[in-house]
Amino acid sequence: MKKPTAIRDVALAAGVSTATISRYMNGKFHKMGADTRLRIEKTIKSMGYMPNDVARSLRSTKSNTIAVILSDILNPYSIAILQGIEETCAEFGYTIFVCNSKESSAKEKEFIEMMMAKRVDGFVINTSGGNDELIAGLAHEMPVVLVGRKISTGMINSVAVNNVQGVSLAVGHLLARGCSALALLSPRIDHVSPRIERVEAFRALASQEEMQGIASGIHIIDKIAVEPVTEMLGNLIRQNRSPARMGIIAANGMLSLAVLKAAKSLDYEIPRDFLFIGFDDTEWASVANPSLTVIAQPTYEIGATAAKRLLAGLGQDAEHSQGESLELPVKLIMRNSTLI
Amino acid sequence: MKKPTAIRDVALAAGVSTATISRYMNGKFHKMGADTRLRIEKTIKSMGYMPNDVARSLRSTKSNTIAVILSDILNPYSIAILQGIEETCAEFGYTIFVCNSKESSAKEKEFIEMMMAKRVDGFVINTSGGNDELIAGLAHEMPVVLVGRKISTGMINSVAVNNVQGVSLAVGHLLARGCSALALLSPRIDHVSPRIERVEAFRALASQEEMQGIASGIHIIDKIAVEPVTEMLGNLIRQNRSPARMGIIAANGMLSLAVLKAAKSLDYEIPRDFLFIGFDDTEWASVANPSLTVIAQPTYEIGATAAKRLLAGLGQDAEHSQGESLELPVKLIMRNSTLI
DNA sequence: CTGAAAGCGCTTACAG
DNA sequence: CTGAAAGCGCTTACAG
Repeated sequence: MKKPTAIRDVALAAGVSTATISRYMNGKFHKMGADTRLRIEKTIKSMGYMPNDVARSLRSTKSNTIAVILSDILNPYSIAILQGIEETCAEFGYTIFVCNSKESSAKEKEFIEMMMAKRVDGFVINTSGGNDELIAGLAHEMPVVLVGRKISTGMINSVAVNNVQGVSLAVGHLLARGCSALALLSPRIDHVSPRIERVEAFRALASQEEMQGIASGIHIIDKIAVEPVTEMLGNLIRQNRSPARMGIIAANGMLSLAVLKAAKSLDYEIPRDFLFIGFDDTEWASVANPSLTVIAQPTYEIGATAAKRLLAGLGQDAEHSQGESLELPVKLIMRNSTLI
Repeated sequence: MKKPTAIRDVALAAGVSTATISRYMNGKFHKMGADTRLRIEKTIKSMGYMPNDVARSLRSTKSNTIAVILSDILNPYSIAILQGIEETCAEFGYTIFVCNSKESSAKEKEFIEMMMAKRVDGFVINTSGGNDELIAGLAHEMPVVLVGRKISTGMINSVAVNNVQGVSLAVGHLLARGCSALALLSPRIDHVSPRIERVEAFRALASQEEMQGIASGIHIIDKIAVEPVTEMLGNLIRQNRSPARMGIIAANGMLSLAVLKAAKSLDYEIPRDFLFIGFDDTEWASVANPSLTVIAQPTYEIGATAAKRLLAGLGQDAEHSQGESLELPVKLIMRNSTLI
């Protein structure tokens, strides 16, 4: 591995100073002799010169690099967001570091520090929760945009989804289909904002007048896996007084999948034994058995919007930028799991 | 955004030279006075000093950074590989840049050059195809490991899957289930090695003695979307002489999903109208309607293995490392789509 | 229009 | 055991 040609080599070969080469590389042609320009162009091409971004970054304190910290890279929801971020960043010449905190706030903290050391220009974070102060502080020194999950501290830029609308669409649909018993299944709250919002929204709806006489419950699943979900689902259905038509909402995509598997293992049939709505229009929702009615979130757009905001804010100084909290609308996609 | 404390600030505050701080940061304590060491530790903590990795990289020509270039980040197959890479890299203190070439060799080329400029320490590539010479050249100057897809030029490190075994398992299973007509559906070949291998393997099997009297065909789908797949599937089933039991194999996960959707829109029932096997045990395979028999690839392991090889090879000089081509075994997972 | 020179924040032989 | 100094490859005010 011989070392690559540096700016000095090119300068020497072209018979100019490194400053001139640098200007050429940065497109500052305005006051450059047409002859030198041409000579430099040829020299660069023939030597295959390519500037060292590390040196550039050191000098310019600008790395054209964004850190993306995901709480769970396996979740299709995260992937779609990631894609939106990647595409937008690539378009503007930014490259992304991808970190997977696996829902661990300790890991998330480590990654944030690591990325700071690498002098990224900004952060897009789908936080695992539990680093609110750290992130609030970070946002004071750096452009930061939160995706999907907000934090409680301070006004931080975020792009998320209207969860009140989502829950309300789901509940409304189940009521319209004649359900007289409703259940919301959620993963452990763990300070995760959309979970809080969905549970709160459900609770608020349940206490409204129109829902007098509708039995409703909120059920937290500690660990998203087939066994615990099967147990919970079994209890839920058995305890339901037979005549009541039961409607179940799962508060996220991974949980929806677990519910389908659990229903299968219990020999329950959807929608015969209960109507079912999931969050996230995952790619399998339409081919599942039964096909799944879902609250679809504009995941790609969340990512793309967040990246755009971040890049737009790179010029400004973070300290005085007003954190803005953006909520994108969701929509209900009807399929067979609620078709009665 | 005030500028962060640099090594010089710490040196000044601790009353030592920057060299000593540097040694401390790099864990070279062996010949350091216990008193200075303590003093430095305190100073660093109180100042919140964190070395600038950009400067470090420039000096050491080592960035602790790996470029991952994916042909299609939306494909769950890629994601699982990515996860294997990310986890392994994180474990060894490496961070990954993620690039999505979207099956465009032009984009892939751009990304490779961009990543070279960023002075990454190595590459993991799931190539879009069409950059064989570029990649072969790259592998001469840099540690490179190919995942999933190989290139035709030279001996390059790669971690992929035994596709002959995969096709053979699928065909064997369909024959055992009494199929007397077989079809392999594949996306456009486009120089993509696993597609070539699967088609070749299928062709080879079809010409063997045991398969005399079995009708077989290979069908290339130009664009993976519901409409073209529906058309193709319709023709396939209609042209099949009724008494023959038809078995269809889809050569990748996205295609499998399209086939399921097409079957649904044509009101075909699987396995009544044809038996079906897909490649890739995607997360939805078990909840699909019907649940899908698949050839499962060890995707996470492909990524993890590739990353390990890459990191292991970082010390060596790439020029003389022998490219090794590793093939991981696949397995057949039986489900309802072939249950007759 | 172009160059000489300083400096971004580190690391590392070399001296002592 | 520690420091002075050079240098990694760029960019940019300053001069001319």
